[in-house]
Amino acid sequence: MEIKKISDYIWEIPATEKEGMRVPARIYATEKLLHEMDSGVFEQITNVACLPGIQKYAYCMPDGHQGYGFPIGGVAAFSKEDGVISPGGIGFDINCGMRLIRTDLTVSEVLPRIRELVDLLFKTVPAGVGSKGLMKLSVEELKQVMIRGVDWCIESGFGWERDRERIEENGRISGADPSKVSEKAISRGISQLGTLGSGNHYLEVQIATPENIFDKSMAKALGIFENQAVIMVHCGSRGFGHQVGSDYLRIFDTAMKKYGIVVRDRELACAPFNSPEGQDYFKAMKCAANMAFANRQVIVHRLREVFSEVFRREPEDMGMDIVYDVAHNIAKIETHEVDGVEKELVVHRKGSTRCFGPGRAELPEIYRKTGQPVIIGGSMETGSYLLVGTEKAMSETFGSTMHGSGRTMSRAAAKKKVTGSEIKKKMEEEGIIVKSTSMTGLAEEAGFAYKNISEVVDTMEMAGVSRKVVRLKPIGNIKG
DNA sequence: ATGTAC
Repeated sequence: MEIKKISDYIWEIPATEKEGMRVPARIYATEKLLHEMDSGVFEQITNVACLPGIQKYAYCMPDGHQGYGFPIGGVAAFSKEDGVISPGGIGFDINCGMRLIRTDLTVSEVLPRIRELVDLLFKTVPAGVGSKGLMKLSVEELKQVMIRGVDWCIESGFGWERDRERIEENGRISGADPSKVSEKAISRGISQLGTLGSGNHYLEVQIATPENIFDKSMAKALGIFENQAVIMVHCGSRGFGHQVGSDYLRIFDTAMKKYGIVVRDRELACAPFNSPEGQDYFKAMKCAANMAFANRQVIVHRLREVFSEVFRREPEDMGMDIVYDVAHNIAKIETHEVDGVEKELVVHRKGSTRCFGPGRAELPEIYRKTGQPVIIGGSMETGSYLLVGTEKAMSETFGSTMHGSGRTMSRAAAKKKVTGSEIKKKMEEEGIIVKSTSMTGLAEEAGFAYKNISEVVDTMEMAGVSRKVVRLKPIGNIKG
C-alpha cells in the first residue's frame, strides 16, 4: 500500500489506494512506530475510509493496532445527515475509560502504607472476569443508572456534587433510553456496578516524581504537585456494554441489507445514523456509557473509603478530587469545521481520547483555559500520562488523541514469553506492588507486550495535538 | 473487552 509522508509524524494513504475509499486515511506515528504497526491496521483504516458519510480522513493514532472492524486507536467522524453509526468504531466495551484522582498525600506518606493500601483496595473493589459488585440494584435502579449516570450515584451517596464537572459530559449523556437495551444486557449488568473487570482494566496508585513533571504551571492548574500520590482507574461498562454491542451488531447485519449498505468487512456493520436502527443503537450506547461513568464513580467512592480507613482522615481532608474522567470508546455528536463550514458530526473514538483545546464550550469552567485534561494509560509496568488538548487538535483530528500504549504482542504470545508470577516478582523489584485475580492475566499485560508509551505520547506532542503535563509512575496496581 | 460459544 502506498503511504505518503506528510510530516515526521503524519502519514497518509491516498483515497485512490483502494476501490471505494471516500477520504484518505491518516496515521499519526513516527517512522519507527509506523513500521511496527501490524498490516491489519492499514487494511482496517482504509476500510473505514470507505464508509458512507465519512468526513476529512479516517484516522489512526500512534497506539493503533488491529481491532474488531476498526483499529483500536481509530477516529472516524461521519455526517449526521447522511453518515453511519458503527458499533465496531466504538468498541465492545462502551465507554471504557480512564479516571484520575488527585490527593494531598506525598510519596513519603503513601509508600510505607502501599501494601496495606493495595490489599484493602483489592478486597474492596471487585475485579476479574465475571466479577460481581457488592451492591444490589433493582432493575428500576439500573435504569436510573442508564439514564442519569453519575447523577444517580451522587444522589445515592456515591460521590460529591463537585465530582460532576470533572467528568466528560458531566458523567451523564442525555438521550439514553433503557427501552432500547435488551433484557439480557440488563441481567448481565445488574450486579456489575462498582466492578473493575479484567484484561487491561486496573486501579493504580501512582507518583508524580519531580523529573516527570513537564509543565509545572499546567500541572498546578490541574491539581498536580511534586511527589504527589494520585490514583488512576481504568474500566468500562463490563458485560452490560458488551451485550449492547453484540445485540446491535446482529440488528445491523440485517439493517445493512435493508438500507443497501455494502461494507468490505462484516465487522464494519453499521446503520445510517438517522435510521431507526441507528438511533436505537445510539440510545442504547448512551445507556452503557452512563453505566460506565457510574461504574467508575462507585469505584472512586470505594477507594476514597479505603484511603480514609488507611490514613484515618476524611477523603475531603486529603483533597481526593477527580482531576478528570475520559471516555476511550464512544461516539458523540460534536460540532467541527469541515472545509470552512461548522458541521454537526457523529465522532467515533475507539481507543482514542477527546482532547479539546482551550475555550471549547464542552469544557468545565476550571479547564476552559488549560484545555481538556487527557488521561493516557500505559502498561501496568511503565507508567501513565496526564496531558492537555490543544487548539491544533481541533483543526487536525476532530479534537482527538491516543488513549494508551497499544499492544505489540498478542495475549497468547505474551503468555508464552513469561509467567504471571515472574512478572509479579519483577514488578516488586521495580517498586510496584501488584495484586491480581489472574496470574495469566498478569502475564498478558506485561510491559513488553506494549509499545513504548513515551514514544507514543511524544508523537502526538510533536504533532502538536496534545501536550505533556506529567508522567505518573505506578507504585501499586490492582488488576482484574 | 467479554458469564472467552448458541
